[in-house]
Amino acid sequence: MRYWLFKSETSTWSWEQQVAKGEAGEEWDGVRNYQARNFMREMSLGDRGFFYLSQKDKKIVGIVEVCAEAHPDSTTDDDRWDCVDIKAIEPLPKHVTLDQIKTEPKLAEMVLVKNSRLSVQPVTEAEWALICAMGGLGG
DNA sequence: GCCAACGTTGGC
DNA sequence: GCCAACGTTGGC
Repeated sequence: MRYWLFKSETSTWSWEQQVAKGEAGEEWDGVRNYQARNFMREMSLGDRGFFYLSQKDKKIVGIVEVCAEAHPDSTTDDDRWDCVDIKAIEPLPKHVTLDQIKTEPKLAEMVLVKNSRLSVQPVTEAEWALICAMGGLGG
């Protein structure tokens, strides 16, 4: 299984909206960036991801799972753009802020730190485990 | 609200 | 195929 990070803004698509979609999940549409699209094409059913809020919040608030692999983005006729579907799994008991991530030396190489503008990013297994622990999940 | 960083576009 | 101009993103 691989790990990812999905970036959103509360004003565009909130964690609450994602949770409201339940098991069915929702298309992660609107991505118009080749790098981000390519990562989505690499995703497999069951891959997990962080749900990160940019701009005002700047923190990871929950865990999502890929529930449909890459398919054409229904919000455009342009066949260059694909997207996956994701569903909410659980919220992080403690939100992990960008500030915390930047303060943790072990996370200095995260794409979130290195290339903050990329809206869909890969996360390493080590980064995943550490952030889950920081967020009060698992053991 | 500003601006730096980055990606995309289009003229040559 | 290069590169300047432009638009967008997102942290501050």
